[in-house]
Amino acid sequence: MSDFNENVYDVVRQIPVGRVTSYGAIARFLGSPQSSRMVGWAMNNAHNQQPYVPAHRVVNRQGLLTGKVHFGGPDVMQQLLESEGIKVVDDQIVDFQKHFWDPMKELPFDETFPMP
DNA sequence: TACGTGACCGATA
DNA sequence: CTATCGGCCACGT
Repeated sequence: MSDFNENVYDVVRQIPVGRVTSYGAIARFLGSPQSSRMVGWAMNNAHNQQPYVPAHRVVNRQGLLTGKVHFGGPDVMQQLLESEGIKVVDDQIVDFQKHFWDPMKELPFDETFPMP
């Protein structure tokens, strides 16, 4: 697995329960602001990863559950989020801004995530 | 080997 | 305001 993917998974694992972030935010944090699609691709394999990667806490920048179909069922992702206290209406996270977790601000650069 | 595709994003027209 | 377009890069034909 490439370093980029490893870092993506590591960041996603740091997302606190009940918070969410976006593909773009993760891409920016990893130093490739325009590689958000790679983050999405990484999520494609996320379910094979060990330890567990809470991919349901990653949505697009509008708070839209675009990747819900990859969770094995159309409602799985939404249920996971709601079980953590996040409300979802019409595949859209309610008060997205309020639950948003920005790794750029919350996660310090350290030996795990070297600053580029 | 080459080309199309994708759980995206930001800048234009 | 909506619509479209390029960029990013790993993977499967």
